[in-house]
Amino acid sequence: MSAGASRKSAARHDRVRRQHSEELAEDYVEAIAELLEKSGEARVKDLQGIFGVSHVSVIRALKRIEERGLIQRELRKGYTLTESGKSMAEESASRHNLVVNFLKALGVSASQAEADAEGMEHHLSRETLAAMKDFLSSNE
Amino acid sequence: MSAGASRKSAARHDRVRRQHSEELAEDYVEAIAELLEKSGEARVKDLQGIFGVSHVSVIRALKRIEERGLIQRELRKGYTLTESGKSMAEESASRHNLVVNFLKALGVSASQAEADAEGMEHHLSRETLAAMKDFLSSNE
DNA sequence: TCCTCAATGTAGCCCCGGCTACATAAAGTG
DNA sequence: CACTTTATGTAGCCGGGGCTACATTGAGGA
Repeated sequence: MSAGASRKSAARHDRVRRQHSEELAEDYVEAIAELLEKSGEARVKDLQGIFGVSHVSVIRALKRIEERGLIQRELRKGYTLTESGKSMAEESASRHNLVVNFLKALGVSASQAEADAEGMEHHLSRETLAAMKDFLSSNE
Repeated sequence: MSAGASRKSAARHDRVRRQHSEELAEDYVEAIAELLEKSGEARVKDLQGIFGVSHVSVIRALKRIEERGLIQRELRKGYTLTESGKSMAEESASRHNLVVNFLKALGVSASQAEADAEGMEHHLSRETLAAMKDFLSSNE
């Protein structure tokens, strides 16, 4: 019985660890999508500013994300999204908006809703996201 | 203006990174508290089962957590919590319960609520936690 | 044209959280 | 008492994300 509880718990922790390793890719892809929309270009420099890390960290992250087929380098024009990158960006963005709107509907201030969404959005199951959506539509 | 947005965004990402580095300590301290309550002992072996990692990872994590003054080794009896460890455990546990109850009140199944809480609980501001509490009490 | 400077890339280090393989200590059991 | 098993500890590797310092490159001004 205690072994059963442990097994369940271990699985949950494992899920959280996997979510963490996905966060960075999702954040980058989403940031690149926004940059492309806003200015037509997504450069290392921009991402460095957005994430508040050194350009080296950005470059290395972009390399791995490129290897995963989510983005492509364009000569002298920064990065663009592949098809799978685009769909990841769309999913991320809509999930982000859902979470922010949900928190605001709960009574959380806009700026705090943004901040909290950044951390929690990568850890929500479909079921919880659906429940948030239901809550929003039943509150209109 | 874009620099302003970047600065805000950088601060949010920085906060998320700091939260990540706290997660492990909080999870361990909470798990140890539960073990102590349940069986009077918290051993490496137990934690290994709970987190689903090797005993080596457990030992190393415990070392760092001990250096932070949150736990103490007892000869032949595993680990106990210091005062600050106890208060961290209490805060973690009550926050965890709040989040789980909130998700259940939203309509999420018990098991999924547990799983999602595990990931998101480390990323919620006081303001959001308060909003969740309000939601719960206005729904009784 | 040339030269400087900003942007990007590379080398190499740190810490953390995984891991396996090996070493020791404690507890059971014949 | 000796032997095996179980728990804990140590050594050392990997990958990811942080960094600084140095190298390259491309664009624009003197």
